[in-house]
Amino acid sequence: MIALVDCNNFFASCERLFRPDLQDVPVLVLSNNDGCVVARSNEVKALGIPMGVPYFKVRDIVEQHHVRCFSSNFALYSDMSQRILGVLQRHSPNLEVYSIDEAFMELSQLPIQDFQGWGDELRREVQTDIGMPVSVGIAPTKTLAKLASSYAKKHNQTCVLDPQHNLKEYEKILSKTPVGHIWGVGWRSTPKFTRVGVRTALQLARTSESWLHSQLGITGNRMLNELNGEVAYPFSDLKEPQKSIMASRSFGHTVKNLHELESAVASFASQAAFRLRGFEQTISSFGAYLRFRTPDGETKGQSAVSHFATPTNNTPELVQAALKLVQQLYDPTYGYKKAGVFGHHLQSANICQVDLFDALPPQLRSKQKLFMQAVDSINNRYGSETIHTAAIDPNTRKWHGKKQRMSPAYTTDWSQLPLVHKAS
DNA sequence: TCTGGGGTCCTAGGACCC
DNA sequence: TCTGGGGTCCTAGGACCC
Repeated sequence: MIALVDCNNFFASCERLFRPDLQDVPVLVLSNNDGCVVARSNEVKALGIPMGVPYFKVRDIVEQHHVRCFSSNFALYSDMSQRILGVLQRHSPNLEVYSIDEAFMELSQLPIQDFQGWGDELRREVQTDIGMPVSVGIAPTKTLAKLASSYAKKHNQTCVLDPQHNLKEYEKILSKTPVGHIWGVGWRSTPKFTRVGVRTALQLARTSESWLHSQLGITGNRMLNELNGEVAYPFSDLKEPQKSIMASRSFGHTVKNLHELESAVASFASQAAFRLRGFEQTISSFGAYLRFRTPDGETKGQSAVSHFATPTNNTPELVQAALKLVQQLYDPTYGYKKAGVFGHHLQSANICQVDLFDALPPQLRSKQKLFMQAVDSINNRYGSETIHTAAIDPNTRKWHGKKQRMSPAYTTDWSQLPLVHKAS
């Protein structure tokens, strides 16, 4: 059996951890740039504010009901995520971290008699130790475990879903789950199903393999198996290396000036390079992306890619490449809204096919590597961009997104520790 | 006026090979 | 006038996830 442990309203719950006064009031968290709603407490859900809605569309209702809004505070959320994983690890070493607020646990090695009791005990423990409310769903496949945990969330207790041992309960729960709530059924396919009368998860689980294949391709076959208790997505606690990387931001204000655009993109390229070094990967194809409004009011995107004969994760090299691409794409009549860099074909930094005609001699490459190590350790200690490429102009901050409602980094910055008592 | 930032997998179609 | 059959690799775009 596989358990899915899923934090309830994760970002909103994190904001509450150090603010007991927010316990029973509506709390919502905004995306970067304070653009749209990415997390909602139950009170906010009850107000009918949907997930992903642009903030300005719900501002009235937010003000009317005194909803507390926060900019997203990833320093806090990541740290809380790590702490929760620590608790889960005490129960099972077989952990597959699925996202910042979810993890699968493989249970077949554990001597568990009563799954429901086990799950409820785990929930109590995370609540007591961290203060985070979580839901637990337990089932023979990941798809069913996801389904169980979303059912568990509504009923405030662990949900065990097993067609082999309790068909009645399985049918009851699947028949109450709308087809669009199934893992892998998105807003595009939902209408395809409801149009032909397939409205619930149970109805989907009873369709034929050939029909579901005609609708979703091979994904359909897997979904059907998983819904019927046969594993198509095996549990795996091995972390596969990433295949692509991306660093991008929407701008706080429209940017027209090339210098500013370059500064932003140089910063994204540096970020990407830093992350690549973190997981010991290099990249051979690297691109830049710009999103803009044309003089006739149309919003469009454009991108360009360059290639490296010798794969790299060297900041100056990536910054230089990105700048060239931006200069290539730039049009002074456009108003730029967003920019980013991306890379594909990541490969291990330790196994590297060198280019026979590399412009840089190998000694210089290894010197560069040491140099980047030094820069990283300084930035890790004193804050990112303590040392940065000169292409990043600290005076052009216009592109920085809005973050007007950020809570303190309570647990990751000495200067922002929560204040318990202020001596007078 | 104001709409995030990461990722994954699958498929179709084009270019190419013999 | 007639124009095969079997592959591979790459890319762009779509759909999905959190």
